[in-house]
Amino acid sequence: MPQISFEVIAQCSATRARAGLLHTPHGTIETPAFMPVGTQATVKGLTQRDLADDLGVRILLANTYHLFLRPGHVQIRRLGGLHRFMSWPHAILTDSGGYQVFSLSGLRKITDEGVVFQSHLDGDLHRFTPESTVDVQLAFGSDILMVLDECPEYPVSHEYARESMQRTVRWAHQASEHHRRRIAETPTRHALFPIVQGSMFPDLRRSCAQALVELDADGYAIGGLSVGEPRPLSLEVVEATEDILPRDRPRYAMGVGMPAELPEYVARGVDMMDCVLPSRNARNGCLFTSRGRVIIKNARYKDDAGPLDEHCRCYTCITYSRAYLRHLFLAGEISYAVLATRHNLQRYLDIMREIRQAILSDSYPAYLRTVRLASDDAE
RNA sequence: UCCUCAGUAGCUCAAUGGUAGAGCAUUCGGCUGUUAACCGAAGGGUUGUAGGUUCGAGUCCUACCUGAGGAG
Repeated sequence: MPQISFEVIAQCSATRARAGLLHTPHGTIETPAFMPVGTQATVKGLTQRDLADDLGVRILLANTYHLFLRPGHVQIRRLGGLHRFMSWPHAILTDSGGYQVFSLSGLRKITDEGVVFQSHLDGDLHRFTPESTVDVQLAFGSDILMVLDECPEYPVSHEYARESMQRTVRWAHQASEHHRRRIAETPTRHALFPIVQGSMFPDLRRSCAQALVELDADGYAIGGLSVGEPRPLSLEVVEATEDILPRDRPRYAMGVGMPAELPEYVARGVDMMDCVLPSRNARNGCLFTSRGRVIIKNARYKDDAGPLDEHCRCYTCITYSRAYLRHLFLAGEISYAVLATRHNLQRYLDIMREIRQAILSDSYPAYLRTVRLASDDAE
């Protein structure tokens, strides 16, 4: 019995875009899906009610490294698992800490056995192995677990990228075996996704994907994107493995992207994405609208009594003016972060719904043309 | 009326007699599996006024102006 199941219900005739249903122990997710990032068991600025009821979010991301350090997986398990702990009834995907190999590069050491992190909170050393990260995520009760991987910086040499990719593949095999043993001990329904790496080298990407397909995983992730490489490269890297990753399994492009890029990833066969941009940029004053980005702190919005996005139905847009949002931002008011995050996530989720609708109505190529033109205009 | 202290960027303040700076504010960027309500850049000065000493004065001297405190 598969840990989670995925059904493709519509396929674009011209591109690799497809619409599907991802069934998890905590509900079904319509794909393509965008997963808001809730690193520390919260999407900064929003409540679970905002996410589930207002925005219609059905799957969230959380982070193994951060929750392991605080409050700790044992504590979370004691409190009934991550879903109960954070009062989130829908699905949760936990990242393994592989991204922290990249983002905390000054605080970790990679060996063949795993990664030793020096806590950014108190300096304590913590060893993460492929097996231990599976166990931590099982303690969380995540619906989708991610294999520990190494997310290399950009650029790296082909030699280092190969060595790093092979290590990630070995870790994926170890994690997978460990996961199977755990399920045999205690039958539970979870999925474990391995992660394709190989920096920006198509040959490494392809051999990585081929090696991971042997695992017969319930889904596959594409990692190592948006680490500083030129924009078009990220899309090429995703294309490189599209024909290798099984089409009857969900594909997850990790850590992407800008609003205009979402349809591009979907066109290349991606079913799931996550990104901190809508939430982080919201707090930092960058708001995404149907007509491009609005940097709300700019003086041009000082007297702008109009809504942030006239086409948006979110609470922020139907209630407040740009001038008021700018005031809240400049005043450093907490409510600004709430309203801005609320809107940006609405925008991302609306884009995903448009994408899905276009695929279902067999009009994805036309949709792509339209959004590409619109995004050229916005720039 | 006298005494003391203080006047430097929009604000709060630095600067042994030797190239006037910082924080905040302002303006503008950036942010991609969150070490991020964060990070960066730029603009902004007759150093209260007028004299003097000095090679050189925000700094020392004199007078005046303004403010705070004290004495009467």
